[in-house]
Amino acid sequence: MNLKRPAPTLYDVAVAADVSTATVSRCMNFPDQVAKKTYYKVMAAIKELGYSPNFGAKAMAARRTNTIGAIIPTMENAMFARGLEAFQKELRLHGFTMLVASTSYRPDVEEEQIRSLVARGADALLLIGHEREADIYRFLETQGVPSLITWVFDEKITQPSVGFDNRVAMMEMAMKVIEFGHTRLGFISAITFQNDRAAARLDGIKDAMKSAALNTSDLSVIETNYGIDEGAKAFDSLMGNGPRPTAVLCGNDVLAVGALRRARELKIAVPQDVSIIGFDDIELAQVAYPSLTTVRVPHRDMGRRAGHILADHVKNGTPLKSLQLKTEIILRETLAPVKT
Amino acid sequence: MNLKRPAPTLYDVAVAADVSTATVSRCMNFPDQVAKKTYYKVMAAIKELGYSPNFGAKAMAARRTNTIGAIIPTMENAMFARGLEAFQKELRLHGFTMLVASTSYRPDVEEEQIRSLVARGADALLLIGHEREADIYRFLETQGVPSLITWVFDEKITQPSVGFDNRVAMMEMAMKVIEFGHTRLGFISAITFQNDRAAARLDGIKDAMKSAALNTSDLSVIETNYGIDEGAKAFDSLMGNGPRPTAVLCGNDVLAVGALRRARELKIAVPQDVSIIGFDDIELAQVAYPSLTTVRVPHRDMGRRAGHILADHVKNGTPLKSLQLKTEIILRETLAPVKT
DNA sequence: TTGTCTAATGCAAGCCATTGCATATTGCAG
DNA sequence: CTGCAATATGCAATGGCTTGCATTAGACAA
Repeated sequence: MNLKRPAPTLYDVAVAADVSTATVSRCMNFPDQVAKKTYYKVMAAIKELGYSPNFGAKAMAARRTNTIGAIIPTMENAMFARGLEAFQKELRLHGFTMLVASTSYRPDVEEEQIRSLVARGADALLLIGHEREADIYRFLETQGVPSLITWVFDEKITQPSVGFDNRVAMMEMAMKVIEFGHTRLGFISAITFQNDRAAARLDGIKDAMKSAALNTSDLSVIETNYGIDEGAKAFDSLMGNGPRPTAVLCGNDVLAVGALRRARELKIAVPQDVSIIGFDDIELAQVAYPSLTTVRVPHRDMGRRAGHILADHVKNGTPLKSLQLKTEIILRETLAPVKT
Repeated sequence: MNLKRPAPTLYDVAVAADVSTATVSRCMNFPDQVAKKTYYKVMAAIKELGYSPNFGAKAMAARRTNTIGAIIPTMENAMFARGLEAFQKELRLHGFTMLVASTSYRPDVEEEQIRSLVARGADALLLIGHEREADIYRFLETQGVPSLITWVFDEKITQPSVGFDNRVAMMEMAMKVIEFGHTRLGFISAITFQNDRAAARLDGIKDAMKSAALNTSDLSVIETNYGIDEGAKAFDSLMGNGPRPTAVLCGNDVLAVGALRRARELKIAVPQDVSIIGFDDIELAQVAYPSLTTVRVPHRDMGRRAGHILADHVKNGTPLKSLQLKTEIILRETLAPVKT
């Protein structure tokens, strides 16, 4: 049944069009080096046979693939999805294809995926966050595959990166919260282990408290996985033990929305009894009820610029450069002055 | 500066380990065909040199890539993201890698992406919906690339598919709405042009109305793009002209949430003044306020099963089979009996 | 020790496109 | 018509890996 005749090759096309394989190849890659008449003849043959060039052979012969790989923790997160979509669109404009792989936040899987994409001949790689084994950077070096870090900007790191300063972004938000009179804070964080973004955000809150002369022991932190239910559970614990925080900051909007839902279930009024603050400003934030005060991250812009820089580097050899983007505090309904 | 020494090859490893390239190749692909001692020696050399096999060469020589491609309309849609994540996880279990490409709902881009993934040597393809040019199916045939359709199940189509019956799913929902006494319905649809899912859902509503002896002229339909704001705008128009519908069904949850938001802005009470119904049951649905009545689609299950079927087919030649999954009506707060 | 058989390894022919260089064709001035 | 330049085409080497088949080494029995 599955009697698959082998796919036609360049050679088959050449025979059908009665030219050499070189000519067919040029028709596809440099049409203006070929006489018009020949060109049409060849194109007809290609169409006729349903020919499609073999990527492997092409990559091998041409020593480049016009492919750029992106490795993200998860696709289920709207913020990565959005950034990637923009990244891909930008790459398309430059004639590149994007390959995505996701790691479920697991460093071992990430390493595997990096190797796999490199093996596939990715001309360059987009990575999220900078924290990974030195081995991996060394490997990329040996293989001659340039990489760009995103979602992060930190003067201290040496790799080129396009992103924002997670610590400062969260610090500004926390300072705003403190301005509103809150002194006992809660923080529902993503797992900080091997996640520099999450760790930096936590640092940001602490820094804000210090600069306001608050005691960081008045900050209760819960680390949890990504998900609405996880946010809800974390909120539960925060409200359970000891003196309640009057404002709960969250590492991302999804956690915040979970907290919001749980607050409603517990009949804790937001923002009257407690303020809830998110991070990312995904769509969820504005349709949540009450609508979520959060930190807007320019995901699309980040994806677009990363795509531009990377494509430019691979095509024209422009050196990779770092770029710091700005975040913005979006005040909506879930943040209010503390009750006195 | 960018003095990249060419990446090490099989040959380099062979020399370093003092064996033939064939042996190195076997170490990587069939370790048990190699003497232990040799194996360790080779592995040491590989590590030492930072060797990584060249995918193109490998693909060409082995005539398979262990890669399965997935082509989706957009990554920004949580429902695709979720299905894909499950699909990928399943593929990983079988030793396959997933390649994703998105099309922005544009058939021309889709065709391009299909060709591109095939050219990259995808061993099989996952496609969304069945409606596309015959040319494309013919191309896949010539290339000998099997494909599986998802998000859709329709006895009338010949391609193997794993999905649900969009028409029936929406029809059941509409019948439930009608049971609640609604007779003037609105439908905020995704663009139906070249989108069989959207078209089928519209049909489903009409069928439900007919079977309840309602006049389909009492159905106002607005087609719009994917997005919260688009849903909001569409809701506006539905409420603007002529007799208002008492229930507004939506082609997906995102549109529904947009409608919900606009209703709040317009001070139209949901569900007292108007019921709003979504489709997909993404997380958004349960955190929306009021929470959204919607149709639950088993995205994860669909992704998982599609992955299984496709992997099994490529690895073991098991014929592709179709599978119909069931959807479920999730009653939440946005649907209520019509006011009398 | 020798002979047999199996396990381990090596040889070398592909796989399919690209591309530098050589050759053939064409157009046009003289 | 010739001759030359410019353009179009073809030849054949190349890239890195897999794998069928041939060969060698090693284990074991006699």
